[in-house]
Amino acid sequence: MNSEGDWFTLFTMSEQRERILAEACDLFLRDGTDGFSMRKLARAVGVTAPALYKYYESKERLLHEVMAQGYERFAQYLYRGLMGGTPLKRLELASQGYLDFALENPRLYEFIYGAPEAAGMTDLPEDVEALGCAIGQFWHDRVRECMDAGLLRVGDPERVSVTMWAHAHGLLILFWRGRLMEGSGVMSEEQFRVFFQESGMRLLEGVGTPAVLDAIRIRSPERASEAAAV
Amino acid sequence: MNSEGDWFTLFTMSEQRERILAEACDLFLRDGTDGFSMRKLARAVGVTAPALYKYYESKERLLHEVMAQGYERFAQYLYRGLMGGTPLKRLELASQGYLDFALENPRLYEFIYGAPEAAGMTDLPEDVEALGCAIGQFWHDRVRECMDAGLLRVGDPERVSVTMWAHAHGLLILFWRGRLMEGSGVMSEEQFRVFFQESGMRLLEGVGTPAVLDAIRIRSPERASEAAAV
DNA sequence: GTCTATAATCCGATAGAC
DNA sequence: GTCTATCGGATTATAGAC
Repeated sequence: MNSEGDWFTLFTMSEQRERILAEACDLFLRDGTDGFSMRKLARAVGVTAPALYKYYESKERLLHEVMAQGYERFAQYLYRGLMGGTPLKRLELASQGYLDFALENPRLYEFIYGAPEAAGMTDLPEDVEALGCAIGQFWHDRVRECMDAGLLRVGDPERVSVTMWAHAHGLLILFWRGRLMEGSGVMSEEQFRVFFQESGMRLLEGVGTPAVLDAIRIRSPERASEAAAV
Repeated sequence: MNSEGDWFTLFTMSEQRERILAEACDLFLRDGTDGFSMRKLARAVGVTAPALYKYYESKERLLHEVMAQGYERFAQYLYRGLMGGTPLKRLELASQGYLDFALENPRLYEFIYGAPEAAGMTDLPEDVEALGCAIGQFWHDRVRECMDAGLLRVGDPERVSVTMWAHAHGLLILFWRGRLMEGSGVMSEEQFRVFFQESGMRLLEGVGTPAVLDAIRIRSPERASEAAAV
């Protein structure tokens, strides 16, 4: 119970915790949700499974920390974008960071944004959810400043950023599921990067013509008046 | 070995196969990928697990047929759209069918468009993949005829339809993962339907302003010349 | 055709010896 | 702190009796 003993214990304790967590993250980066088990992790760390429970009381608690690490890694990619000198540059760099993180850490990305149940978790603790909210806020900020700069159409930044997020997220998932074709076969990663950019441009400029917007607005007068107000 | 005996055998054989398949589809509609096991299916059918293997040589083969059924059901929703009298009406009705199918059969939708490995399948046989291609072709047709009618910007119909698909797919996945908020909490299904429509409008008219398109095109001359050609 | 019984693996988690 | 041993559960799949 002397302080020196406690310190030493705490030190080695956290040292092992860190090793286990680092190994768990590696395991996720390699094999993803399906390939993860406490037994495999124990093998990777070099101990037996029961030993892990000395450091993490359950698999779920451990996964929460892995997810927190994943968010931190994700944020590092995104925050590079803040070095851009203009709102547009910041948005572009952040988008680049988003794509880079996803393509370089696909299993981790899918873990973070996949269904918690798929990894055997019931739900997320609020401190982990807060990390997700922070990233959402980051995007709202990027979108809002582009609206203020006259680069994006005026609207609710939160709703507009969800539109952009859904587009990017959907492309990534379809790509990983092998649903995107080019020429005779499945798209390569290089082709996907080009397509991602191209598709993003379509979202910016719109896929419709003025004719279709008129045709739709005629049927929904409230939208027409909104347009007139702008 | 007489023909009558064989007929009878074949008849009851396929009858049981159909019962098993129907029950498997129901099980998927209710519980989805995670809740599916041969034991549960056997219980639902009213037999024991080993009996199933008389009709389907493996779980994977059975899942292939469930997926084929899912595609067929999906197609029924989509093809309603063909009753529309104009290209725009057909596109709108098909989109409505897409959303209806997804929201009414979420587990089935996620099974069809999820990772095959998530359900314990290695990959898809070509006859099942062909069903997916047919649906892709249906969308290309809808997009192409809208381009011809001057309702959508001219472009490669396949690539444009992927942009639209990714947007819709991404929204659905984020909604099901509980990532879409409105007000204080998670979006309700009704709120999501409104948002889906609203977000689709944004994709039609574009989220960017002319200013941002100019800013980007100045840096990529080949795009500027494309625009000039139109 | 259907059953019981069983094989061979995996999993998460715990108890208790050292 | 780590181990062995084990519990209790899941899974796919097969063998052989009826």
